[in-house]
Amino acid sequence: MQSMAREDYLKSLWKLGSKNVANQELANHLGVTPASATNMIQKLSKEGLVDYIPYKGASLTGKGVKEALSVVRRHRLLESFLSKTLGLSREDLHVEAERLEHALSKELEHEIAKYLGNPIRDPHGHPIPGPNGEIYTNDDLLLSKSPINESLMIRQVPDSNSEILAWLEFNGMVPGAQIIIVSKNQFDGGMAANINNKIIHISTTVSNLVYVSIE
Amino acid sequence: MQSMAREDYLKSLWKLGSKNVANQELANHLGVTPASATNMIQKLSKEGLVDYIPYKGASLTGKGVKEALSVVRRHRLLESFLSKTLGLSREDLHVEAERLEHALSKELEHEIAKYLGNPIRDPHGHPIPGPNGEIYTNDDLLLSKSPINESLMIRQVPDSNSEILAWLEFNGMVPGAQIIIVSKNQFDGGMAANINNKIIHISTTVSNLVYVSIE
DNA sequence: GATATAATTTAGGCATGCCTAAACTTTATA
DNA sequence: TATAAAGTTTAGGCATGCCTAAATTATATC
Repeated sequence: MQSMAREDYLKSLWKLGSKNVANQELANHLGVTPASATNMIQKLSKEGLVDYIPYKGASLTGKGVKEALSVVRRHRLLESFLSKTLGLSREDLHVEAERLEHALSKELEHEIAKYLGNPIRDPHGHPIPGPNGEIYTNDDLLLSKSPINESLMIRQVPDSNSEILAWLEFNGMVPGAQIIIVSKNQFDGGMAANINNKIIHISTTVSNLVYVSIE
Repeated sequence: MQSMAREDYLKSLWKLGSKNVANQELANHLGVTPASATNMIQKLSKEGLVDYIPYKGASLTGKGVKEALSVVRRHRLLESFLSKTLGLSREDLHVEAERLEHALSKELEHEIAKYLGNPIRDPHGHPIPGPNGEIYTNDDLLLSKSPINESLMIRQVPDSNSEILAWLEFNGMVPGAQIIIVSKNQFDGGMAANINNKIIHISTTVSNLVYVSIE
């Protein structure tokens, strides 16, 4: 059984990608000092949850990934559960799930998954790992890298930036919505797109946070 | 904001009654050594949450009661919520709520209360304190002290003894059920009662844990 | 009322996980 | 390539909250 702090470290490492994560990047993401991060990484390394090369960064081992995905699963199931039952807004879900995820037992996790029909995506469209870490929905495309003049479906929006989330919501860019890129900017991932028969301008920042699929 | 440990101490003090609680009793209830209990009580005393006389025990101050009731409210709302949404059995509710209660934000507490229609009792029939600690349902009678040959309604069953809970459930002694005491034992609170047209024998232990109201 | 027993508190330790400041690597720049 | 800057680690501390063992106080018994 992992402590909350350990679970947070594992989850952050997972979110920061499968690459070697720099100490500072990890510390920043968790809101702790680099010294604290080093300390915990060394512990997790001794336990075989992360691969660690001093001064070079850390990454999750297979065992670490499994633990991380268990936290992610709990988080996303909770978001789905709170969305379905209480109808919380996409903006509020994340912060509540963040608090509860560490306190969810295996049994309750299972009950919630059953109640929801073992969902594969959460309300932001993010994949919900299975009880053993399986992820089924890996083929979504980054909006900034998607083809022009094709009918696309919004698949994933971010979960933790409520400003961007509110903007997306306001413009109808929610999971399940249809969108067609009508033009792309010359030098970056910015674009103009047609959604609900309105043309909106989407910044690089946003188009790099939204995933779509080709219909 | 209280830590989980502090919240557990406050809740235990509240559950153990408005009397002065002996150190050992508190330590037992929390599964902690007497030395640990003394230590925490002294901290809580310094913060004005408990009245403490060395060697004589401790009791909650007004401020302490309010904090304790906030934890109890969260616990009972969670039990109600998990019961309504997931249909967890009365036996499972307690242990799950026990884990989650410390992680429930004020906002989510409010949303859950709203969703449930601001209930006054949880699935065990226990009163749910209001957001400011108000308790409305204080007039239930202990079954062991209730009159014979009167139509009674079961109001409260225990939440944490799953053996007794299972027995009660099996015999139809759940909140809302009707019961008539047909005879009382000579020397203790044991009794025979009619429930669903069956006569069952109820031990003192049980009749001291169940509350009823006169219909 | 003295004394044995039980309850409580104090003293000293330990694990977790955070911090700052100083020492040490690595990387970037002149 | 030497050196400055940036990033990382070590060392030493602190708060929380638990423990055991020893000292103290209260209670029960003779």
